[in-house]
Amino acid sequence: MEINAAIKALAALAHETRLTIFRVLVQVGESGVPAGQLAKELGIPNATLSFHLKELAHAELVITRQESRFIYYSANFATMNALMGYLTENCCSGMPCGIVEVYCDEKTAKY
Amino acid sequence: MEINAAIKALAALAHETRLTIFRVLVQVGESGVPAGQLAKELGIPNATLSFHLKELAHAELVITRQESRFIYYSANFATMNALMGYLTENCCSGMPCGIVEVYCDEKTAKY
DNA sequence: TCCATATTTCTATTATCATGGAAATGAATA
DNA sequence: TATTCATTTCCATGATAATAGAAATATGGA
Repeated sequence: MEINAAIKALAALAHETRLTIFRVLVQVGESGVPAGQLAKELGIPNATLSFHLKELAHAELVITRQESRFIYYSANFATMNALMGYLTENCCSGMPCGIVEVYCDEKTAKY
Repeated sequence: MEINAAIKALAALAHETRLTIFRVLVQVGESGVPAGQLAKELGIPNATLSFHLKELAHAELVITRQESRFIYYSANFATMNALMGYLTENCCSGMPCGIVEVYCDEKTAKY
């Protein structure tokens, strides 16, 4: 990951509505949730939700999947893992300090 | 960690200068770096650096230590670890998905 | 105390982001 | 093809953040 992608991801998450959306999607996992259901559950106007989903998508933090008339949004674990790796990169000059990397889906998991 | 602390931390990191500062401090580890040296190395005015360090401090992402006339800044690994834990909390509804937590200092490390 | 140096606060200017109603787009069904 | 419903784009308004020069503050040595 390079710095501009990291900044985009961090900025996307640094907002109450978007962070809430993202955490819901992290907890839901692969299946995802349609946009309208998110708007209803979070009690925000469609236009506002759409704006925030676009921000998250632009940061590659969410993945979309169309199914009939619904667009399902789900968390992009690859980006989240890359972001965490970026933040902890070369921690303590490589000295042993207990760091382990984070992986949140089975495909990229090492542990 | 609660959502407002997470937002503060994410917003603090979502900026090129601050992210660069933070990553330098992560890599340096416990000893830290004095403010002036950071300003010189990153080629930014003292006032600008001070502004950004304050933002990071406000988000509890850095710790300060005074030594003679110098103020040493170092990364606050506890906050970073809490933030990563917050982002991955209840990942995939608790189903096994390879997630492990991140710890970046010896005191809080489990591994 | 007086000076040199390290760092922070003050300040104004400029730029970027968030909100939500209304209109537009896109997809499935009759 | 008309209709319905899900979602997105448009737009104007209001709010917040970034920058860096200059002045202020704080620390230790002469």
